[in-house]
Amino acid sequence: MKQAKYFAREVEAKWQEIWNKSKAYEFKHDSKKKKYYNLVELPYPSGDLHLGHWFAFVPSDAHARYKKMSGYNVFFPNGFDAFGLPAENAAIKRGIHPKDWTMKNIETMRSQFDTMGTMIDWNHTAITSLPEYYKWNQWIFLKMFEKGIAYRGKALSNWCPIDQTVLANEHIEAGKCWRCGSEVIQKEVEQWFLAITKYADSLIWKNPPQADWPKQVIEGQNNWIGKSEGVLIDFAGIEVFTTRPETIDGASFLVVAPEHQFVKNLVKTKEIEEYLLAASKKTEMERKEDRTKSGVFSGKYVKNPVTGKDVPVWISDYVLAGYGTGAIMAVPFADARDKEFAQKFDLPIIETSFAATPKGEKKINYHLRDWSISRQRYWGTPVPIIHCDKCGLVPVEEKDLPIELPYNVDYTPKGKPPLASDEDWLNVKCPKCGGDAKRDAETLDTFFDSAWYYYRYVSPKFDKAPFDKELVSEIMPVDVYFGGSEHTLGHTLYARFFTKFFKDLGLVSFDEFAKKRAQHGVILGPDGNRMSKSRGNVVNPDDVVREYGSDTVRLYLCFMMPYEATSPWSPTAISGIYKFLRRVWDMLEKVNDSKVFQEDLSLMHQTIKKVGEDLEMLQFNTAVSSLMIWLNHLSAKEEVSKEEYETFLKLLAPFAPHITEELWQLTNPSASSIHLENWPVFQSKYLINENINIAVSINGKLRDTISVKRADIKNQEEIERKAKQSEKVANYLNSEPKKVIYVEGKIINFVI
RNA sequence: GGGCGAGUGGUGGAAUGGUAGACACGCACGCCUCAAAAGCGUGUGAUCAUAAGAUCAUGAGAGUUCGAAUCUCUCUUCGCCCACCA
Repeated sequence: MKQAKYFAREVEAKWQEIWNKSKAYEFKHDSKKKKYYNLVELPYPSGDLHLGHWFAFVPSDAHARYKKMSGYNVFFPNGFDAFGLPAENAAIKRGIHPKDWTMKNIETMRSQFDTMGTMIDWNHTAITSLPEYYKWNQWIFLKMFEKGIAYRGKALSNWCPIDQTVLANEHIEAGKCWRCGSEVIQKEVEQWFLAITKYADSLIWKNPPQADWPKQVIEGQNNWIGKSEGVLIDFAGIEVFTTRPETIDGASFLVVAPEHQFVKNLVKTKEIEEYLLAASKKTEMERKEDRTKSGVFSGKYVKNPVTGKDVPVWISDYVLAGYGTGAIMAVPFADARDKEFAQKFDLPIIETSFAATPKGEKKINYHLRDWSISRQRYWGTPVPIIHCDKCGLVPVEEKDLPIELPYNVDYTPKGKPPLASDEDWLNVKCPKCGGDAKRDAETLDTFFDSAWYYYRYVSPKFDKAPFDKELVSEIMPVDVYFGGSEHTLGHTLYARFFTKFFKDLGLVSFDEFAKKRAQHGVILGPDGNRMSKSRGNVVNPDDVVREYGSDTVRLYLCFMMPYEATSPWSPTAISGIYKFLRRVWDMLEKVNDSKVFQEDLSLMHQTIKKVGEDLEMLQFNTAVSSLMIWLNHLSAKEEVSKEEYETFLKLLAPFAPHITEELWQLTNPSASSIHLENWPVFQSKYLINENINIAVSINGKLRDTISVKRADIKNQEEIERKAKQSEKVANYLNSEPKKVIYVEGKIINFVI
């Protein structure tokens, strides 16, 4: 068959259009078929697809395509995490409305996704900034409010006293507000929280883990939840939490956090006032960075309940208000931090017997804190709560959802939440008493949006609940969830939390939303550094696609390193992949009905086995290299049989969907898509070779290899005899070996 | 300070107790060409040797084993995440 030259872009554009028009990848649920939910973290619409997106989606697409060819009804949706601060900042900078900026980016990225050639079904999508999506954010929030999971609480935040507003860490420059330049302080601010700590215990991974998640994630989350069992001990009115009650006889002083109730009730000296002010000026970052201990004596003493001695109470910010009771008993003899503090302020260090048994209530504490979800920002989901002077916090009624985010709002920063400046939107009647009331002007953290989006994908148009319970029970949980390791402690933990909450609501029946989690690594710039505009080492995937085509980029991304690794992009190595695809293309010319030999079949079936196993286990790089080995073998032959070539195309199809489709149709003009073909099945009988090479070693050192007949493989005497015949071996074997170890079909070792 | 992971040719990486360096890039030489590019072929861990071959070699050191890149211990370097959590 005479073949034209390989023009990747032509072939790719052609098939992308055909697949789109024929709706080739539309998911149709069928309860009779086994389903496979293949999920990739939804991208943020930052403007353009970068290589990181390609690396997240391409190997997972290869996996999905392999699953489809293996007989699964594969569900591969995608959407956009469209709310959030970057849209607002970019919009302020460029004078475009965040919504317009976001929707334009989505459009751009959506068409860039088309050039990737994935089997994503875009009918099942979610754009979190659309009312049809965030309506259900609000619905979930109201359920959480009803169950006491969403509540108003106080937490220390960065506070600008002039602007009267909370500031994000990135909006503080050298301790000063980015807008007005006044000094930022730490203030207890009222805000919305989700009581994730109520689920702390059920979020802890068991041993063995209940789902196939990376060890790194499981241990990371368990450490983050940080369960610690201890005791609450009362020191004459000040309650402390300790995990080491047996050391109480060495407790020579108490330390309370500056924000502790005890301090608030204290008659303060000038020295104390000064310390409190200084502590309040330290931002969270500074408290973390400044490791030297500071503090001030409160002037008060309390009795140690075990020794009966009076111990001084100190105030210091190395004790955290938000953990335990905000007060500790200091045992400088046993604790390094207490010791440092005692030495600095010349406090007594008393030996402990480690045998004391103080009275106290058992208490379990978690490092995990409740999740603060309020954002004093415009571009997010409005909190569906009405503040009424008479009735307090009144939930919006379900029939009034969604509370839409008004479009014409001055979202430039000016000291209060942008929504609070839209009087028309803000002022409402209280649903309870009918009196004047105001809407909550805050918006939800975008991690709220992304905590449940994969449920919405299942039934994106469903209008009675966040998702269709019946359909979710058939399609969920997710079979494999691809994403980045940066979401170990945030997003994936929140997603697990939402799932447990949904279970309590009776919406789902499973405990974990994803059976398996696969975390990809990072592609560095060619110089070995993280890609960044300022370094000028950013590789733009569009440029590479233009040069080599999408199939080459896809194959190279799968081949360049293990999926979880972090390595630099090589602008030269990708040319080898292009060459590989061109050889596959040109090979069509020598495809005919030629005979295949045992040797050919053996390698073919070995490759079928290897590529299938590797795609199953997400080891894409070695799958590609085994295809290269087979191609090298085929290239050396004068003729290639149709069977070999078609099998090769099928194995390559998940990685390079366009070129394989084109070549498939050229060999089978009447055939339907290669991506609807069945995955080849290997036959064990072809994996076995007639002759087997066995390594011969002496004292573990390789000396020779011998070839033996398969029939003799179990016959150790025969193999020993053959091995001894080898001249090289005989040179070393001048006496009878002390011991002979034979590993069937692999190695024979003589010990002398 | 804590947790997790990793250290293999010039480079990306294979091999998770049994022939180290698969596959690919790069490089060298050759073929083709007026020439170049492309393509094809051969070689390519190090050292010694004309060669056959030998010796050494998976961050360093020790251990277990007939046999260790792989398991154990000590040290070391790097990466990621967390970090005053009582």
